[in-house]
Amino acid sequence: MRILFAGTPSTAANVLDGLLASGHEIVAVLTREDAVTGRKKVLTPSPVAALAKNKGIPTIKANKLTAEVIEDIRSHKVDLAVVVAYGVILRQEALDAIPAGWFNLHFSLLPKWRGAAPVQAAISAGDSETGITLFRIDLGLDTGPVLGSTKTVIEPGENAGELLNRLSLLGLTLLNQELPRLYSGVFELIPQAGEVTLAPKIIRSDAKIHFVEKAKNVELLVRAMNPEPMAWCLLNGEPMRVLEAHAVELSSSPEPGHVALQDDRVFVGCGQGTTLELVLVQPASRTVMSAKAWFNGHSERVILE
RNA sequence: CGCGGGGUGGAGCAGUUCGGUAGCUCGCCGGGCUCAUAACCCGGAGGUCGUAGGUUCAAAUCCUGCCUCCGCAA
Repeated sequence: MRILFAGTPSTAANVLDGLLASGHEIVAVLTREDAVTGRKKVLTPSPVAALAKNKGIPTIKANKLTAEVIEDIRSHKVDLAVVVAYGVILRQEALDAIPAGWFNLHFSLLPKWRGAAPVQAAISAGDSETGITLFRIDLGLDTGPVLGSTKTVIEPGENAGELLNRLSLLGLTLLNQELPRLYSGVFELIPQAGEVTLAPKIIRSDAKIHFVEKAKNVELLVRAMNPEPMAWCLLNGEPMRVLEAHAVELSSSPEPGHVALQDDRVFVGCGQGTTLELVLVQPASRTVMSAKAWFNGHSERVILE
């Protein structure tokens, strides 16, 4: 079948790369328009666009599925669309443009964590397991009937980037397993069932650490926000990123936000007498460094907020 | 021309406002103490202070250009 692949970030590009390697007939790619990135505001193609160009696949760049864009899609005479983190809502006209429909690979076990940031939400909530779901897109937000899914355990200490990477590999396996069924026309779609939760897009303020929270919750936040947008706190009024940290059991905890060195390890007090060990941090204007190295430069009292 | 911060021995920082040849924490090497140690004590090596030029008797410090890293905002 002639397939349209729709996606934008590097995770989607990895899946696209895997599908190509498996020999699926990707005849066109749909991705978001080039966007400015970084401090220098350079207009940059999405990772998916870059890969498509590299592979010589016709690419449609659109942030909105206008009649014109839909016409463009139709012109490629695709039978089926595979969507991985495209980042654009599909209107009915768009859905109608593809005979076999649009199938989205979503990074949670639907109907849990519908929305933009399912991986971050799962870790942040302290879930012990999550997974991926391949479903047919309808007009709702991640509400369509399910073709297949794969469950996986969230490893202790695993962060969002690591989990997303694992899920994308599982997603590739799932696609390779389910796509042939779509090709053959012999498949079953099962309506989503279970508790519905939402995983809205994450904004920077969501990633702010509050040391009055219990250490375990701070750890979950740190893991959920790595690598994007990265958890942060304030040091002397300047933002400092916390890349890695673990809740630990300590007989006596520093006051919330106060930092202490003990046995060559750096601890910060959290709520209700709990303690968080800082492992990797990045102060403003500095590169990533171990918490120990960071602390060496601040022999005086250090307070985070 | 979006706003802003930084580049100082191997690592992390101070010193720059009020120019006068470099300091702290850690690491490393050697020695000591100890049953022993990641602990403690003593000693040591290691720096063109990002780079090019300017001002000056004298520049890490003041001025200008350049390279480079990063935070915020998009």
